[in-house]
Amino acid sequence: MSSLASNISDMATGAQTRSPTVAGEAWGLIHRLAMSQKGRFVALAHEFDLTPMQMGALNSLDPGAPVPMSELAGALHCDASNVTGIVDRLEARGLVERRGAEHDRRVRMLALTEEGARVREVLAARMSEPPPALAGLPAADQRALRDILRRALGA
Amino acid sequence: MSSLASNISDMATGAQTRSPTVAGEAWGLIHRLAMSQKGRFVALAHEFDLTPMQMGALNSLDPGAPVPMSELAGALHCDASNVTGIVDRLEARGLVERRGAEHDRRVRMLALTEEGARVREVLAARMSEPPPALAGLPAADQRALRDILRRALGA
DNA sequence: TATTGTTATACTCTATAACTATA
DNA sequence: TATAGTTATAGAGTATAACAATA
Repeated sequence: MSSLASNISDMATGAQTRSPTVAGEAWGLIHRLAMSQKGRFVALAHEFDLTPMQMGALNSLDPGAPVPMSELAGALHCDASNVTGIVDRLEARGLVERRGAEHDRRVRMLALTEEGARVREVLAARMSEPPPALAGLPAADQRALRDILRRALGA
Repeated sequence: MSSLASNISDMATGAQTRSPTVAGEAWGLIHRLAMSQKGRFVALAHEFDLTPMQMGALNSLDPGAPVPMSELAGALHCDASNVTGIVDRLEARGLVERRGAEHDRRVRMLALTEEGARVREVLAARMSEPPPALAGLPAADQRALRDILRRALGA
């Protein structure tokens, strides 16, 4: 199983797959680009005294309509029991409110407070700033990239 | 500050920026694509009884040459004090070894064991599988995407 | 004096399981 | 019985600060 020797790409980067397909190579580059921005996102959360998860929660909430806890758990890819604590801390800071639901008294709806909505807006603006690697591309490349990604994601 | 109304894109997705530039929109799509794979990566780590951080550590180590703890801390975007515990657990499972450095007795070099290298190889292969959104693109789109990303990242 | 890695501390995230109050 | 959310628990990640050994 270890007899399939690494190819040149492996040796050059130390973190690539062997004989990648075209889509596989594109995915590897996308993953690298996204990971390269992790530090920026962590620093952004820190700047607002939020943990990355708390920032993700604010980002996942809808400024227009309350959202059930269970939906937030899904958006954050974590267990419902974790959401309790994450929301507790956001609520203690006055960024989020728990409300009752209309037709099922078991579910709790999460709504952003006014300040929560403001913070979310600033965070969203900062997160959406493209990394230099993309901002520095020629305009034609930027458009082609956007169009291909729109097709890929059905956006 | 909240008087700048959301645009149509905002209302459609609930998580976009206002009047995004072309590069900004491309970045938003890339970020969405990467985030959509988070669950897959967590499940992959779980499948090997690793935490996501432990999987990241294995992935960041060089199968060919030992790496200092400090370099791993940098690759994982975390404090050096965290690396101690992460490496402790990997070493306890026989996936990583601590060795002394040649010319500075303060630094500890991290080397993959044979099993660690095997696990790392399997993980790398699985992580590099492109998501369906990319695999389903026409071949011409895949090539164009790869070529633009190569230019962006200087790869 | 400065640096590498460790330890100590405190807090957050994480999953599992047991519990409640509804349905 | 089943579901939404909470609580309890234990393990892991996180940053800060203090420390030992070495440079």
